[in-house]
Amino acid sequence: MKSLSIKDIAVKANVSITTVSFIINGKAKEKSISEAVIEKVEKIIAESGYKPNQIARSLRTGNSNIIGLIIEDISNSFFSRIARLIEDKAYKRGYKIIYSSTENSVDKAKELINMFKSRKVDAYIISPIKGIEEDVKMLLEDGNPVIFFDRNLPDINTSYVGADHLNASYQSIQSFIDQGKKNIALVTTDINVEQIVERYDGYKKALEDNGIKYDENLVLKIHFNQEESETISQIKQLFEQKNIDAVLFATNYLAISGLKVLKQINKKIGDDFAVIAYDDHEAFELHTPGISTVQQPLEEIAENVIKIILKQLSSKTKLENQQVIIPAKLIIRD
Amino acid sequence: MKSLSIKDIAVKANVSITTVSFIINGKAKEKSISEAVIEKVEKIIAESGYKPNQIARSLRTGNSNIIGLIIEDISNSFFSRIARLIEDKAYKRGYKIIYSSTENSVDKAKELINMFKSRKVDAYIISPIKGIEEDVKMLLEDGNPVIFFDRNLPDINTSYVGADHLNASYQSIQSFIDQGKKNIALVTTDINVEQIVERYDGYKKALEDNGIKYDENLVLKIHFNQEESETISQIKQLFEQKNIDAVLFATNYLAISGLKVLKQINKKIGDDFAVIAYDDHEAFELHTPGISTVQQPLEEIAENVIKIILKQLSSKTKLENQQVIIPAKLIIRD
DNA sequence: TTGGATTAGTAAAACGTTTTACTTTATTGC
DNA sequence: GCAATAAAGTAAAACGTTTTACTAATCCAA
Repeated sequence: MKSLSIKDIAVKANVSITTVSFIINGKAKEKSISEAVIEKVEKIIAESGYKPNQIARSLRTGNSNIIGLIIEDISNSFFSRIARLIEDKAYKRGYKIIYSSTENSVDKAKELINMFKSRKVDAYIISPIKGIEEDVKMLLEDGNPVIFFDRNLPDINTSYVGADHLNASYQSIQSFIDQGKKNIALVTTDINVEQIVERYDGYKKALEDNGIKYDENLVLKIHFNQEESETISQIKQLFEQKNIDAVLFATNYLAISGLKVLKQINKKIGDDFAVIAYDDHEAFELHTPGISTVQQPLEEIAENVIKIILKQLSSKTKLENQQVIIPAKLIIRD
Repeated sequence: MKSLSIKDIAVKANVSITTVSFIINGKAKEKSISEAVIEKVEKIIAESGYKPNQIARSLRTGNSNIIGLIIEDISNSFFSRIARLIEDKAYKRGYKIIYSSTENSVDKAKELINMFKSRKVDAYIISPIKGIEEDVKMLLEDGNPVIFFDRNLPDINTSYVGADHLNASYQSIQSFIDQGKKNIALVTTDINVEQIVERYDGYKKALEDNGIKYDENLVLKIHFNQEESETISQIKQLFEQKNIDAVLFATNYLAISGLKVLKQINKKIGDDFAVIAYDDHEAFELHTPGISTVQQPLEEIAENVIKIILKQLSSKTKLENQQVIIPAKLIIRD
């Protein structure tokens, strides 16, 4: 069964295609179509269940009403929760989301940008990685709305929404020091993105400001794409071989691995060993004792992202770029 | 800067649009285009960075190379992990995923189906809810490939992939009974989908087969869309007011709420109180003691879904519907 | 040398919309 | 009673592809 076209409706109503189009698009009044005709056509549309072909519409208008979302990995709860919030808000304004995960591969990210481009998405929401600068620049030159979130690329001049990672990390370390900790480790990843680097910088700066010597042996950089078993054995080594009384995990999945290690080697979190995880996770609240975390303001990030992008979409002219840095919150649990 | 069209390439190469099209689509040989022309055109395409407009392509061919994914909630880890796996496998075959969350609303689900329809997605992967039977039937009548996963709708005759919920639930209860438990509670939701109903049926049947009387006071049905605080207080009531020595949670997020209650009221899981959660979660492995769970075979579900749908997409004729029921695995932890 | 087959390529229709520029009829102001 | 204006509507081009049906030239066999 072929689906109906505007032509079928026009024939049924015995009017022109143009007239039907005007009515569908709410321009009937302004184009002076009579009330009688409007009613007749609307009735036929309702009865027949006709829905305009969005593809044809997109081809003609150049808009797709689709927003492309490029993230690292939809199965990571940080991204899936952001995605959900963004989807929600976009949906209410008539926009759909098409997403893809880059898995931190530059090639895949570039490919995705190209694919979105050829699909003529109306806007790009990207959690970027280094290496796609040129591609993003081209998007911007072509006049596409692009917004970064979570991570930023310093060379690119576009809007950005993210948490204040440096400060959050600094405060975490400061809270360790306030508890009298001296040997503070950092478990982070080796991916070279601003948001991760900032967490590292915050760590370093807090130590410095408190007159504690930075010791690179206490910083463990985990390779991004490796198996969890490998990660676990590396963390185990750190915990067993160094004299550590506190550790900051730069991502929640690293913290999860770390907690598994603690369980394995039967080391308890308590007065002589403190833990903070960056990015909250349900497991942390439930854990005994509760794991302190840096909570990223998901809702606010999503809200700002979509607000900025929708504003840009509804504006004829290019708006000023916005940089929104939202404070993260240190939640102390025990 | 306007993006390039096939026409621009044709002009530059001094050949017809048709010729360029044939070359792009790998039909050059079969349409007897000379090697020299092929090379010339390919060079120009590569140099100019031309990418065919997928929208125009879709309009003409009727295919979008997009698969629509309709789920309950992308931020739920079960769905986001499935989504990731599906995305991955689809991507390798040149298909993109466009997803939306229904939030368990029939209206939203219907709307989504319509939206996907008007976007001419090539196939539908749906975790369905009751109430959309008619809409799905129409899709099927129009010849669209549709596959259900996780949940099934008994009235609809289409392919389905899911776990064996009844059996998994039965076995969980059986394992409680084998441990000598007598007062076994079930915390489930009130959404009326097959997958949830089956878990309930398995609970009931296991009790019956073991000669234990079913007591409806031990079954708590949580309203789907309510606040977590409300859920927690209901579970608390159940735990405090009934004499219970084991509980099966029908979803992982209910189990999380339940564990929070246990922490609050300081009730320990151990010899006199056992817990099993349906659907695994990272928090469960980390928990002390570890929480036993029913693990759904995510990978296998995703693999079967995409295999069936891709097979259907590459076939000219309508293939036989397939029902794939995959056993779930009871993981006992302590 | 003729005429069927092959080679190399192209013109134009079609996909389903939106939108511009136009026509026809009715109404108004003077 | 006539020009100007408004009301009601439409024809056709355009968006960027794919694909069908076609042409023109060359080749080969009998």
